[in-house]
Amino acid sequence: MRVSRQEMESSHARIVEGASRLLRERGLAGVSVADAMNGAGMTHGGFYRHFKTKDDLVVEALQLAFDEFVGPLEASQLAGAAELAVKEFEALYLSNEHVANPALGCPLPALAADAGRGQSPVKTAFSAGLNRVIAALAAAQQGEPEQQLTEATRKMAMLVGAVNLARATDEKTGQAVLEACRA
Amino acid sequence: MRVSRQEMESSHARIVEGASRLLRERGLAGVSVADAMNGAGMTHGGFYRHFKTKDDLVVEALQLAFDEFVGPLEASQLAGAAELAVKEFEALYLSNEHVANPALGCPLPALAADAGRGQSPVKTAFSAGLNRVIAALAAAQQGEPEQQLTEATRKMAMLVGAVNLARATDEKTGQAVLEACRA
DNA sequence: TGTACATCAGTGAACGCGCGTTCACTGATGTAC
DNA sequence: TGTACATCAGTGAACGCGCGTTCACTGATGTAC
Repeated sequence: MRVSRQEMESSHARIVEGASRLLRERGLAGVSVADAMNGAGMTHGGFYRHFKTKDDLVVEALQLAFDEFVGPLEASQLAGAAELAVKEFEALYLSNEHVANPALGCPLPALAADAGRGQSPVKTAFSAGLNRVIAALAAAQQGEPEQQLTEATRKMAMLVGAVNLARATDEKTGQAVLEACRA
Repeated sequence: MRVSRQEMESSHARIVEGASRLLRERGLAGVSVADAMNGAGMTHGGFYRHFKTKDDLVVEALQLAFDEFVGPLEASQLAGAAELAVKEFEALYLSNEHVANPALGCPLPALAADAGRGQSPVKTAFSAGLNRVIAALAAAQQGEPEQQLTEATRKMAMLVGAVNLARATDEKTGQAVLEACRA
């Protein structure tokens, strides 16, 4: 039966929130429309009252994941603690917890390969997220603005690669990768 | 009808070779058993004369991909041109051609996310490949053996992250990532 | 070396299953008077 | 404010499709004599 506008908005939010975690955990092909709806306590049939296609959900979920993951870093910087915030961000990024829990982690290592093979709207959302992270990191780098961006980009590439490799390898290799990059 | 032992070996090689390219291009979920067999000019039914499961093919294809991609680097080093070989490897790695053609490129950025979500044999093959690349890169680094490995690992993480991000983003962002990491 | 026969690589139909998407239906919500 | 009715969020069955895997079958290959 029909639910109130309020309830519908909360359903929508629950679907996107759940999907953003499931997608980071299992990848794009590992999450079905039914999975996403079940994650919000509903059945698959109502999906198309909320999204035109599965890809539309992916884009919204990706945007939410970036908001949740990059938001705190941006907030700390606005509060004036840029350098400390970046240090903490790096430590968290290369932590064993982050590697073991992709569902609540950075969307970049979790979904970059899928985004690379995906449709243009997915790539666009992904690009926007990456640029947010880089801009946030750049604020705490030394030198000219351009040099700051270059350094932040290199750092982010290393962090993403490190987590990607640590997740894909056995315990020993993964730990070695993380330790090397913590330097 | 039955084919000769020789022909069967060549069929097997063709399946693995084709799969190693298809997998890097489309990811694990993007390549079906039928795709892999068609890539070798056969039909899907004969697949199980060659492999126990789809995962078995993935492991063999991954090993071949590492052989093809890392082999030349190792060979150059045995020939005594370690530092030049590593410089060329890095330039190739961050080239637009490598980003645009995953099918013949490094398995690390193409399949790390899939490996991270995959079964243990896939992770084992992936770990072995990563350790080969790192060992090859380390030979051209400065300092103590341990320091060489650390530096090679950090470098590899950055390269993998850069290609992963460049493929997942729009043209402008992707080029910026590659340029920043070419420094 | 030649013959008789067992083996088995490859084919194509079939299996059960889950996918993204559509649809008729239900009944509470939102709205027009 | 109260009533009549149109809307539409959510359900669950159904759609065609492709998946990984199995199987009966074919006929050239490999082998035993």
